[in-house]
Amino acid sequence: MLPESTAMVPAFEGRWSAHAVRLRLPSEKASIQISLPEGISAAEETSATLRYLSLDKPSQGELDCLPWRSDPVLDQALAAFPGLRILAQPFGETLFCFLCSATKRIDQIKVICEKVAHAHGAPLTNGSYALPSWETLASVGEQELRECQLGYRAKYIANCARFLAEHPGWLERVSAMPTAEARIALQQLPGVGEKIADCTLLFGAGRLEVFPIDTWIQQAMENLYGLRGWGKAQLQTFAKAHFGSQAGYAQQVLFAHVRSKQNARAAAARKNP
DNA sequence: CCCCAGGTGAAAC
DNA sequence: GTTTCACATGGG
Repeated sequence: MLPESTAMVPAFEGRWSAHAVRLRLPSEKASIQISLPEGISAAEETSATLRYLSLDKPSQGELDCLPWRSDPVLDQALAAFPGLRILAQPFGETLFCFLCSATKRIDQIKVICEKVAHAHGAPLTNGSYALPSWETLASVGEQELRECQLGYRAKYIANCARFLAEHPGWLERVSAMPTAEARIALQQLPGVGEKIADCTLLFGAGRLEVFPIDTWIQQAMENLYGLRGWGKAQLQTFAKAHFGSQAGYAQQVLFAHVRSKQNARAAAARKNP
């Protein structure tokens, strides 16, 4: 879901698999407008969209499980982003997008994925392009991928694609494994370490218990929780003990919180240097 | 010319 | 077990 800045009403464009929808939040709460291209089944796209937003099932009790009553940091972050959703993205697409993400900014990751989609993906009804399947990616050379500004990530993606082509059904099996096993299996892929494995499981398989540690969350844990000098392994242990079975939801809320404060600081600095 | 960005792998303590 | 570095590319 990518914010558009033009309208007064917050609007978002989302693309996954062969779906492309635009969402609006017309009033303050409790409704979402979904606009679709001509000539597709509104009912099917609507239910697919609700699935994508994890609005198709009753809330898994994120808020009840999380320790916001005893944790003012989390409480404040939750208050700043009420109703935040964890997207249910396709497993393979999630893996691909996070393979593009290493030491890149989110807006640049977006551009890179867009270029790969345009160069190698199938056209969608609204004029944009879907991300290519891993099968397609396996037939694309590393050089061609580098032309989409993937840089050194092109080799990881090409090697992943080759592995997946040689192991039919592997991704699907991994997505169904228990989380601890799936985490280890994903890290067998070239270019996939703890962070990308965790993001793939959180956003691509709904494993709310994982807690991906990136530079932003690491900083947030240092600054907001006073955990300076803690290694990633220690932070994992802390997160598991402190946030419990919905740690991934807490991670996203804290991530959104620290990023919004950072964006506000950057905007203020531009206005008043 | 410097720094950093939703990291990972290899090599060296 | 941690620490260090290269890896491409774009933007402040």
